Amino acid sequence: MPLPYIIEAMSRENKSQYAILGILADAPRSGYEIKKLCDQFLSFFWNENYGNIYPALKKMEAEGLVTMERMKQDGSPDKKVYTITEAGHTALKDWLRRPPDFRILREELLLQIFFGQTIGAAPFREKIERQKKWCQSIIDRLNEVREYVETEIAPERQEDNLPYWLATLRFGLRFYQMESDWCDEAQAILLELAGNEND
Amino acid sequence: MPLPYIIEAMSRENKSQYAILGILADAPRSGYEIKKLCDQFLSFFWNENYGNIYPALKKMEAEGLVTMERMKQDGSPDKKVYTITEAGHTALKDWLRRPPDFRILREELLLQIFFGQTIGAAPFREKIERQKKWCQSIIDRLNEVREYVETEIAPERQEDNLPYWLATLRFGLRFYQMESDWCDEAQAILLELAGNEND
DNA sequence: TAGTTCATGTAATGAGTTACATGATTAT
DNA sequence: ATAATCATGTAACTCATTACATGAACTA
Repeated sequence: MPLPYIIEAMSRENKSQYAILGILADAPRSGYEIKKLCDQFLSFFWNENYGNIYPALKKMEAEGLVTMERMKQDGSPDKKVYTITEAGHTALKDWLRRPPDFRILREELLLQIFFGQTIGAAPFREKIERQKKWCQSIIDRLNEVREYVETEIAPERQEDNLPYWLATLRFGLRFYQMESDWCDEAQAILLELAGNEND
Repeated sequence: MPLPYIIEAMSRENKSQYAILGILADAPRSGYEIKKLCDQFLSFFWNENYGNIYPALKKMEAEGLVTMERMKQDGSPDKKVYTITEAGHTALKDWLRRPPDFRILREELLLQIFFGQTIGAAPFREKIERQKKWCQSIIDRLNEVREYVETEIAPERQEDNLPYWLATLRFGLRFYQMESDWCDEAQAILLELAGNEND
């Protein structure tokens, strides 16, 4: 009885440009501001870095998806503020309507546990505890984000975006709570095992 | 009140070699067999491809972590069977004791939902339904794997590995069940919104 | 006859991250 | 004095995936 494959890989294309277009659709911004917004609001399911953002902005400007305007500031260096164009809006909406790629997980902790028999259950006690603490710290931060968007964002913008943002936040909260619960279960499974190992 | 960053990136090194060493620690195998095992047992949290496996095996052979033996077969092409060495065992155990990198998610569906206001809630009905069906199909396959390891694997090997394998399977089952449940919640959030959009 | 499985590999490309470079200002 | 923030970018690198190449045997 041969087993079927669990997950088959999918073809992937570059999605960074859409993350950037989505952020610019809200308001014109600089590369630096885009990065900051990614870190603060998206990083629990998406992240971008400068080495990606700046070349992408340049490329999108050449393609006519955004326009750039230099802004002088006193006290800080010049800013390059990017604004989304009509073509940019169209590209964003086209992508938004397409079905997303399915995720491919890479969980090093699970890989280690899968081969755990090699070193026995004991070292995993601490690893799983560490993982649980990490989950809890992210849950705390997600709750901070939720409070922030519910109280600090202007009410007229909430009406538009709040349900969408809430849906993503709920995923994050469910995910890390699920993982925290799994940590407890995994500890129980390996605790029982450690008992047998000592016999 | 500035928000803290949710997740900070970590330095990452190549982990493919440890996946391969872990599989070879169980028994000598060819690159082809390693790939098949990855697909059947690990692919819900880890996957490897030939373009990675074959060069990695060659490199590990040069480093003395594995040895290679050519095996002639009738009916099929020659096999290159790799066996883990003492040095390989040591490298594997060293990695198993190290704390794992924390994951970085890239969830295209969440990115689309975050910017969903641009196109409105309607197109997400189908996307989320598709996501839920995908989750259910993986849950079905994970249950097949669980039945397989509980019934088809030799009992004396179960004693060693079963709890570790069960712990990883439980993560998969919890994860995809969590996501399936989240799909229902997200539909409810966006359904309510679609009602308001029609006003 | 067409597709799948067995079996190995390389080349090319694309994606993602880190390190480096510069430099002023502001807070501790 | 030191660190952090603001601000932009490039170069190098690693990682991951896909396409390509070969070829025999078996199955529908």
